[in-house]
Amino acid sequence: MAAAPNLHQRIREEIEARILSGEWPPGTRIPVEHELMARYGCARMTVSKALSALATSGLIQRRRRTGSVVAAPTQPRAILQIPDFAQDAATAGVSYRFDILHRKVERLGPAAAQRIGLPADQEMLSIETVHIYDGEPVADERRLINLAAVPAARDEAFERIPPGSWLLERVPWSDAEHAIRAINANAEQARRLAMAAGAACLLVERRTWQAGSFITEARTLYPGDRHSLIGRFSPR
Amino acid sequence: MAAAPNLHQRIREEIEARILSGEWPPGTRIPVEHELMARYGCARMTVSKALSALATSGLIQRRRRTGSVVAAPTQPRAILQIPDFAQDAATAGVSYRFDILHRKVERLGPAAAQRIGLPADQEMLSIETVHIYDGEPVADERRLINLAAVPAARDEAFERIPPGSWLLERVPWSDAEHAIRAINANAEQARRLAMAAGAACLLVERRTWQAGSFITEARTLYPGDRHSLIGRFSPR
DNA sequence: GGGAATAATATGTCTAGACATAATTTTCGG
DNA sequence: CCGAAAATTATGTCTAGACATATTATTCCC
Repeated sequence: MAAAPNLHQRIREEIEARILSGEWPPGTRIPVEHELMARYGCARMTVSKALSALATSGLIQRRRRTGSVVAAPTQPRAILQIPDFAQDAATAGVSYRFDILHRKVERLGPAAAQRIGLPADQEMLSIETVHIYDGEPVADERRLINLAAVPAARDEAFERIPPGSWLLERVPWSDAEHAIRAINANAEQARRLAMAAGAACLLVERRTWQAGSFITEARTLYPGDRHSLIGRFSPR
Repeated sequence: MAAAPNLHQRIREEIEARILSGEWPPGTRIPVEHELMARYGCARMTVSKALSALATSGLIQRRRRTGSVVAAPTQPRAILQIPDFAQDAATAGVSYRFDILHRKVERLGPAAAQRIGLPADQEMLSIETVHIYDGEPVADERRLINLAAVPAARDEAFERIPPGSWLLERVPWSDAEHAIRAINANAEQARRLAMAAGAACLLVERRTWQAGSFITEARTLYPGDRHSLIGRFSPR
């Protein structure tokens, strides 16, 4: 814990340390603001700032009249990076290219419509891309882009930038939904990813919305033997 | 956007809406604090609180002298819930039980030591648990608990509460690392999870630390045909 | 004793200032 | 024209109050 230059951060860190060390288990009452004012010799606004930050990060719960208590641990959560392929390859120091296997404007079928929660017959740009590191396929991505929300995609050939990166730079999103599954690759998928038929694959589905209107869905298949999703996290 | 009862939240929400809608793309300059003071007719502290919150959530970047700008979009991230089995089953309205297949105090082997980054020969409690919903196995969990960090685990039989929930209630953690992979179940794993050999499974590895000292590792195998990890997220 | 009114308490929001600090622009001397 | 010093600007931190509001404890009347 670095020596904080400012008081509210120092107060925050000292309380945080006691909670994370287990010295103050869940349910413990935090000293009330006037006590902390006296202890640190500062104004109430300053301790309030520290406590508000702790409440925002979920470490404590503040209640009027009764004061603040250490919050119960939340469900563990994992935060996973969903890497941009070009950037990921550059970081790993391998060459990157992608092949567009398929690019077509089509109307949303019933299965996809139900998955996405949109009426069928909406115009979508459907693209299938294989991402390749050093000549080896690392992911097969099937993507739908809502042309009503992103009309510019209709005239984009995605020759230089893959669809995912293109969207990321251009279209803001406000909500996303993810599902991660394991499936056995069928013959076609196995061929595309240069693996044996039946081999386990990670299927990552990602759907994004902008202010309630659907933007895009990506269903990305990663070879199980070559890829894992990793993440680091701190509690609450 | 709900009408905020308080001003700093309203200011925050109005700016947030403009950013998420794309009206203010990355790089756009946010009105400086004195402009916002004039616009909302309030003190500087109030607009500062709104802008600080936006900066904390990563939506804007604040810089002295030049003012604040809308931040560039970050890498998409997925937040996944790692559910507690008992709670998850209760929510889903199914019965829950678990079987302890194996429980032994042992010394850390070289492979696990390397995976965890701890010297070999550390004393660990090794437990294997199968989690069962309505008579159907839904996960096979192999867990290591560092007895140096959690000595109380040595005398715990885990008859009523499974090891994961037991730890969650008792032991605080400050850092976690996750890896998610897809693997083909071997004969033994397939038998335990009542699935065909070779079927695709999700393998979720989770390791947690408390202030630098290792607490526990869980390697949980989910049947690919019955389980997916899902999450919802907002950007930044 | 029960229930309603009242008091006490801790947080929530906000103000109108102050000084500090970082970064840029302007000024000025050579 | 160049580089150093000074001024300017916007944010960062902090104070000492104020009133609002939610919640619990107490008092008082029936």
